[in-house]
Order: sequence, then structure tokens, then C-alpha cells
Amino acid sequence: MVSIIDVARAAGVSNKTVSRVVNGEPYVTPEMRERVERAIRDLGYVPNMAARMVRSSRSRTFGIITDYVSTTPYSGDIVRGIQDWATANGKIILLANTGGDPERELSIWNTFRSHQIEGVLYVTMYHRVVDPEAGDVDLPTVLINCHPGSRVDLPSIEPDDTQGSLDLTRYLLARGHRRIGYIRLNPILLGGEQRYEAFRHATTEAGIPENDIIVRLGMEGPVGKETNYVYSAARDILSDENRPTAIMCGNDEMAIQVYLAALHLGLRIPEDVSIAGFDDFQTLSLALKPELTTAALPYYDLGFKGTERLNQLIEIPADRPSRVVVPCELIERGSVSSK
Amino acid sequence: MVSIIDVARAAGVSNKTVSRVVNGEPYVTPEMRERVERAIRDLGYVPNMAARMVRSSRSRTFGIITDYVSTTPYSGDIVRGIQDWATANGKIILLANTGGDPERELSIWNTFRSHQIEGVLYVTMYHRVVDPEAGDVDLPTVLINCHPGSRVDLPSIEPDDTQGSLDLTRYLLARGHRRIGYIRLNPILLGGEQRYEAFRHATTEAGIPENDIIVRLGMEGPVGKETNYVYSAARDILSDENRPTAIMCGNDEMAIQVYLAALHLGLRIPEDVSIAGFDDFQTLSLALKPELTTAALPYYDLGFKGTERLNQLIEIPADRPSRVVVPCELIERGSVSSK
DNA sequence: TTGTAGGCGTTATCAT
DNA sequence: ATGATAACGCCTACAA
Repeated sequence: MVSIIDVARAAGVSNKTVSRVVNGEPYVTPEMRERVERAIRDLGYVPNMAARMVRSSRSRTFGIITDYVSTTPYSGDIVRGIQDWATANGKIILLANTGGDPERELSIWNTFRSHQIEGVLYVTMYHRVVDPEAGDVDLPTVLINCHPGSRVDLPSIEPDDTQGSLDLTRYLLARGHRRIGYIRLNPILLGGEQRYEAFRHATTEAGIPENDIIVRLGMEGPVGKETNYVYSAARDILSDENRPTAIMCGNDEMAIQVYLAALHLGLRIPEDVSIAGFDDFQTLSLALKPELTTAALPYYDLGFKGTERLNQLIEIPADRPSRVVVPCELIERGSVSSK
Repeated sequence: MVSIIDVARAAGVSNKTVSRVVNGEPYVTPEMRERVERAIRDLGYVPNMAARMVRSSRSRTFGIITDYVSTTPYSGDIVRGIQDWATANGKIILLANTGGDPERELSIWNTFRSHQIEGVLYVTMYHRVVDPEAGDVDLPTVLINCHPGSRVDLPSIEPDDTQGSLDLTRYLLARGHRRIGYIRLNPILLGGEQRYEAFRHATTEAGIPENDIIVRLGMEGPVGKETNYVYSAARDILSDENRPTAIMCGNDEMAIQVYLAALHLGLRIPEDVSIAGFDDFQTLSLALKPELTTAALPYYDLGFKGTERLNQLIEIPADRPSRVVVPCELIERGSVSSK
């Protein structure tokens, strides 16, 4: 392995001068810099991060800790956002997942300490409440896509399910829908509750009578092994002679089943029923015909901005914990029509 | 930060004795070990990996390099498999993605060298041919979910699309289907071609006349911005009075569109048409009603076994490059019926 | 079985 | 503006 000393020797300067060049420090004459840079190229030198870390005790490394409960459908985009910020800012990312096992989670925090990690991104695949086992380790931490439980007080960055659902509901209302079905997400998901509440809020605000809101629970049970009633709930709602003109779904996955139920009953989308999803999981929302009108979860931004936020936290430790919320964009496609 | 010396002092032993205990080396009396272990617990000592690396020049770190072309729907499971093997075997994973940019790819290899990485996992999100820019750096490398192009000769681990498609086709054949539609995946995807070839092979072998095989191209164009003909192709095939009794799809995503087209035409699944997918992307395959019969891509295994293989390569460098193939399991659900 | 000395590649400190 | 030297935390080699 070629070291800083080899470079120094080749360039005929001291190791410290090489160090200065490598780290872009001032007080190096252009001529020196030139010489050193050539030696670096000639020898193919790359700095040894491990040694740098030992000496400076700055690792420039962040850890991601995820839950990965159930197969993880969407949120690879969160990790992509994290990656992109990290790469652009010279940080390294260490990835670990708990598989939902608290004991494993503890051992991960130790691994992180072992690697001198400067901060932790605690990422969940569904928007929900968590209690990280951070324990006694107090590394700067940002929660991404989840909300701190009572035991802890940590900064978080979360999608604004409320605003997204409000926008979507008002969009339906604006297009004349006055009798609307709603299929609810699993109640243990924070996002699901927020979406439903927002839906209720918007319809009440618009003066829609209670009777014209048809609500069904689409799924329940532990994440990853929930029982799913969506298809039959949709058939049920749509079979009624006084059926709603539109159905909103807890997420896009549910929307598929509503499509299938509607078509099965000979209903056309959107002429006979309008359908709206949530998430904009494009593998679904673009595969549906007509393509799905939905609200996009800002996963990439969550990752990107969350990492930025973690970095702030590290550089300005005084920064107070707080909750940041990222809007969900309304994606207008073909599955909702005017009445 | 608490170091090995602090522990040694607290336990009243030398630093080397602590080192021995930490690394589980022999020749330590139980009594000593006990004393050291208590000191470790009391002080909350964790070894400093960076220092360990500097001295021993073994990083126990693998790098993952991914392409992430287009939004990545499925293959988070590959990374999960890698993670699990790594965690179980005390390895650390560094994640980097090229975003398809060769220049960035080069800088990633440098980052990897900087971190003294012992091996590289080159992962793609779609099964395809690649030419890694490994350049002069010759780290042990395993290709996961992709196949080396002409320029390089690297070991790879790939899904057995051929076997999966063969199994699926024969399954349909065994259930009496004699006139079958096939909607092809983008021709630039290796897996798509293998699936299609295998389908042709199996039907020919079964003596199905050319006339009874109805093939359509479902999509084409660059990955991530392909044009999609699936829905209209499916309508087309199914509108024919002499329509096939079953349709096989390049993947599950296409299957959705075939479902929609069939239902739109008033056809029942599977009574009137059987439908088979490929991938077992469960967010889709389980959301469809009836649930989709398909072949499961072994993503998790690809990651897990690929990492194991990389480790072998590192420990026994003599090991020759080779191609390993992992079977796709046939997942029998409700979308295919007997004729 | 245990301890001592030295060195890995880097940055920090303090001279010059 | 540049350099000499120490120190980071650990492991290797060797000695006791």
C-alpha cells in the first residue's frame, strides 16, 4: 500500500506538505502543490481512511438503521436520497437492519460506536411511531419516516400525510364528488390514521353529510402479516345501488384491488367510479389503466433532507430536536373524473 | 473515548491481555478474562475498528456498488440478503451507487480503496449484461443479478430465468393449455430474453403449433423510460374470438395490465383466461385477485449467496471465476386454472 | 500465561 | 510556507 510518506519521498517534500495538499489546506505554493499532485497520480495514492480516523477521531460516517419489517416495497428511495446527500458531501454510509429484533438493534448500536459513527439515521419502511433502543449511546440521531414515541425526544422528518390527504380529498370534492367511499389502511400505521383523519376533516368542512361517507377498514393485524379485506370491501361498497361516485384508498396497493372489484362489476373507471390512491408507488400507479391519481410520498426528499438535517445536528449540537414535515405532491392522472 | 489502555488500567493488567480477551485468543486464565470482561462492561468499552484496521490492514469491509437505473422497484431484497450474511459473519458493508454515471463509478472505486475494502459486490436492479469500470483496481468482485460483458471475466450469481420460465410454461401445459399468449419484456433485459426463449422451447417441445402461440412485445426503450404497450396488447389478444386460454407475462407488473384488460372485456380470471406473471413481486402478486401464479426471483438468496461467494474468493484467491445460477421457485396461486 | 516495545498511516503541534 | 516529531488505538513480535 502506498502511503503519504512514499508520496512525500517521491515529491521531495515532507509528509505534512502532502497532507496539506490532500486536504486542500492553505499555505502551499502552487509549485509545491503541483509537484505533490503529480507524485500522487504517479504512485496512485489514495488516503487511508482508517488511519485518518484514528488520528483525527472524525469518521465522516453516518449509520443507517432500518427495521425492514416485512418485505420492503417502496422505500428504497429513502436510502437513495441518503446516499446522494452523503456522496455529494463526502460522507460514508454504513447500513444495518434490525429485522425487528431489539437485541440485534442493540448490537448494531455497538457496531456503530465501534466505527466511530458520527450520527444515525433511523429509517422505517412505514410511517409509524418508534422507540429506538438508543439506550445510553447518545449519538446525534434523526428519525426518517417515523415519529418518536413517548420515551424519547428525537428530531424527525416525516411525510405530510395530512396535507396530502387533504389535497386529494379537496381535489375530489372540487370535481363534484359528494358521496365518497374510503378504504382505510391498517390502523397501526401512523400515516394511515393521518390520511383518514384528513379525509374526514375535508369532507366535514365541505358540508358532506355523514351518510354520504362510506368507510371500510381495508386491513388490520401486525405489519407484514395483516389480513386484507380490501377486495371484498370494495365489492361491497360498489355493489350497493346507491354506490359512491368515488373511492379513496389508504394506498396504491389497495387501489389495485378496487380497480379489480370495479371492473369485475362491469363499472368503468373513471366514468362510473373515480378512484384515488396514495403513495404514488409507480410500479403500481403507472401500471394501472387508467393510470392512478394519487399523492406522492416524498421518500427521496425524506432521505436527502433528513441526512442534511443530521449533519446540521452534528455541526451545531445546540440545535433543538424538532419535527420536520415534507409535503406530498398531488399526482393527477386519469383515474378521477368530474361528476 | 475509552481505549484498550483504560481497560487495562482498570483491570490491572497489560493492554495486550485486554487485546487477547477482546479477540478471543487462547492463553488467558479464566480469572484474568473475568476481570477484563468486567472492566470492559464497566467502562463500556468498544474496540476502535479504525485503529484495528490501520494496524492489521484487514478491513473486514465489503463494498456494494449498484446502478439504480430508474426507480428500483424490487431488489431491496438483494441488499437485505447481503446485509444478513455480512452481519452474521462480522463484515461491514459500504454502499455506493453510480446512478449510471461511469465517472462516478470510477470515483467510487477510489473511495473503496480508501477504505481498504476487501471485496466488491456489483449489483444491478435488473438482470442484464454489464462491464464494470473496475479499471486497474483488481479487488475480488462478484456480480450479482448481472452477467459480465466481453471485456471482463468475473464470477457472477444470477437468477435462473430459463428454468423458472420453463417450469411455469410446463405448468400451464400440464393444465391443458394449448393456445397461449405471451407478452414479452423489454428486449434489452437479459432475463426477459431468457424467459421468452424458455417459453418457446417448452411449447415447441410439447408440440404446440406455431399458430397457437400469440406473442406481443410489451415494452421497449431504455430502462426507466420505456414505452409500454401491455394493456393494448392484452386487449388485442383477448378480443380475438379465437383467444388463447392463458397469457404469460414477462413480469408481474405486466400481469396487472392483463388483469385489467381481461376484466374490462368481461372475462373472468381464471375461468375464462389464466394469467401467469414472473418475479413474484408480492406487492403486486398478492394484491391481485385472484392472487397471481408466478415464478419467484430469488433476490434474497442472490444477495446472501453472492456475499458468501465473495468471501470465498477472498479467502481462496485461487478460486476460478464462474457463473452460479439460483433457481426461481414456481409460486402456485389462483390465477391459473385447468382447461 | 502475561507483558513490553514498536509501528501501521495519518493529522496536530510546534518550530523554523 | 514548510518541516520534524509526537500521538491516535490497536496489533505484532518478541521477551519474560
